[in-house]
Amino acid sequence: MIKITLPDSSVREYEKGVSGLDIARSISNRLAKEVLSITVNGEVCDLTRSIEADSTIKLNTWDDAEGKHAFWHSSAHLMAEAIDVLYPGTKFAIGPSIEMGFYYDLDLPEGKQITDKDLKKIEQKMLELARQKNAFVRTEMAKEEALAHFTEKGDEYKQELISELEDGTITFYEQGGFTDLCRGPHLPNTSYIKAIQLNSIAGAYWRGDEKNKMLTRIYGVTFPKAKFLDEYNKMMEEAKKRDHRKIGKEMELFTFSQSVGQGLPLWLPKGAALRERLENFLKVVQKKFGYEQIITPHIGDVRLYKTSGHYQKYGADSFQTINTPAEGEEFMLKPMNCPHHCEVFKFKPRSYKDLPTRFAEFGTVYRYEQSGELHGLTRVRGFTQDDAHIFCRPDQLKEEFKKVIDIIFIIFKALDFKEYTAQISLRDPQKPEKYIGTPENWDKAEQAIVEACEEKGLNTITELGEAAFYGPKLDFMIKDALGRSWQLGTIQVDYNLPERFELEYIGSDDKRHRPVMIHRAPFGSMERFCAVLIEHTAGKFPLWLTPEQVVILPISEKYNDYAAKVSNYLNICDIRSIVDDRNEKIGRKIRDNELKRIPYLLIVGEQEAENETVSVRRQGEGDKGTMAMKEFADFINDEVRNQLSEIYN
RNA sequence: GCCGGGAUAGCUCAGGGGUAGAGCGCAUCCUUGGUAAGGAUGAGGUCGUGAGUUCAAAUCUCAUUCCUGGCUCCA
Repeated sequence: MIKITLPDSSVREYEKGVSGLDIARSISNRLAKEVLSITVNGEVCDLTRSIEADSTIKLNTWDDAEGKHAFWHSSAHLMAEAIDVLYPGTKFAIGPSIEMGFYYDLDLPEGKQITDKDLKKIEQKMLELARQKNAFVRTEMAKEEALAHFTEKGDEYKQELISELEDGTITFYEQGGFTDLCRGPHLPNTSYIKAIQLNSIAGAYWRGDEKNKMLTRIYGVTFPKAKFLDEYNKMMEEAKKRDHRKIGKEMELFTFSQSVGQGLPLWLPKGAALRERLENFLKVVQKKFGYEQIITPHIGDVRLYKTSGHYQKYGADSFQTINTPAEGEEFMLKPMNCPHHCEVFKFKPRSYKDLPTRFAEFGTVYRYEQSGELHGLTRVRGFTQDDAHIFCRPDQLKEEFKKVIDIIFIIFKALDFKEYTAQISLRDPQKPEKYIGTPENWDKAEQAIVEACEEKGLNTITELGEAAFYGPKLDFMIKDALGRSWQLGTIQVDYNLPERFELEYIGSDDKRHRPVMIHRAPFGSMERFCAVLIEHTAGKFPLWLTPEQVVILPISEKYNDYAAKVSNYLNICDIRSIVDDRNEKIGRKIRDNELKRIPYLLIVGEQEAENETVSVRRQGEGDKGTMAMKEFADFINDEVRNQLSEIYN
């Protein structure tokens, strides 16, 4: 007998050689049905693998990432089997599970092609094969033997993969008539897979290298219950509805023009006003934290970027330089604000008493992003960073870091981002050659970040080797209303630029010292942030931010004058209102304006006009009763004040 | 940049070798209304751009611009 320890620390005894499936059965029938894989002493395995010694286990179901992983990985094999049947001669490269589903990269036989229209056919074949309840059988083979097998098959992809594996035994999985090189684990058999949807086809380079052959990648997702597929599709639909490109158009926030150029957003009046409110909000917050606004030009002498190192490192990813043939000058459209800010710092000698010095600018930068990479507002060629650079003494680093974290939290609160993670990116201790600056400085900076996060009680993950070459950083990822993650703000420590620009301050010892720089952008870029905000809120922005806060709906044209009077009054009270004076019935006006995402609808007719009142409707909530004009104005302003409590306190 | 898909009215989209369609929106008129779609009429498009094939191209071919799903990249 062997002892099996379960996650709740309870210990059960089983025969030697017991399988995960056996254990699940001994606990409950339901668990036996739902379990997908087993983690044995930290290693995820097949449910059918026998356990030979005392172990600590965890049974993974659909609710565990490990369970989904086995499910989708097996689905990838199932898809490969279907394609192998439908398109004989296809070579299979890699087919992993991903965050939401799986894909397989294929090299189709000469002259064959799979298009969107073929996906249904493959799905059908997969369902047919799934119903056959074929077991996923694990076999082992010596490396030589495995290599010979794929050499015979003429599959150069698997050959390459195997030849890179360590010598020894190689594992294979076979289901139906399909065998694949695979570490596993897999489901016991194909019948677990009940619902299948292949989503898209894309090109993908073999091993992600653009020098290699382009393979055909098919993305799909599968589920153990048809209901889950429905839920998945509802979720995708909702995401589509919230797409910032669609809402941006509907709400007239921004647009693009072929004539202006790709990746160059045009902010329409409502979008520009919204963005301006965001900027002003941050300006007020930053002012409280001791920042000073500066303004610098959109171009800079190329020598500036040679000094900063951006030219050498990112010259190819920047727009071509602007030349003045008559005078032989050479300028770059600025890809970063920091070099300009360093020059602002150098304007005059700085004393240790002046530090930290914090320069902020909504600086528009231009980067030559690859054309295929552009996407709505999230990836553009011209964008505005809510940039600031803090020049401080090394001993001030931690305090400054904490203050930036405070600013970021004020923003999260005002914009209702409730879930976040912060990633601390440190250097890779194995590769000191990748980084500039002394190990002592790195130690200090990393320690400052780690401690700042601890003292602020941040929810962090730490990644080694993810630091920039010039310093460690802290990135914030928020989760939106649909549970999707977006990377937003960043705080980065930099020893490089102060060095390159020879920045100095006079210390209390009357000697010259080098300051440390912190780059930080809580929003990241205004464009990207607005996109995230649109998708997070589905265009229903917080009251303080939304383009139109109130719409006034006269019952009939007789009350248009009164509606205009209310609107004027509200506008004087700093409330953004419009009037819907179309010749339509009130029901129609309510419906149309509810759909326009305006937070408050005011209905005015005979009674309201007589008493100088308004009948209030909150978007999505319905009738809220009647209020006097002034009462309503105060009510709205209170709500805004409440949402922005941080900057009013 | 690379591999797919696409571009038709302000928006969403159908159509398709014989000179353009729907719904919504917009305008005008009727209606003057009380909390999620009242009715009628009408205006709107050299079918992304350029070239080619053809008696004839919005439709087929090629090029090009832009959008888009991915890959690669992201200071």
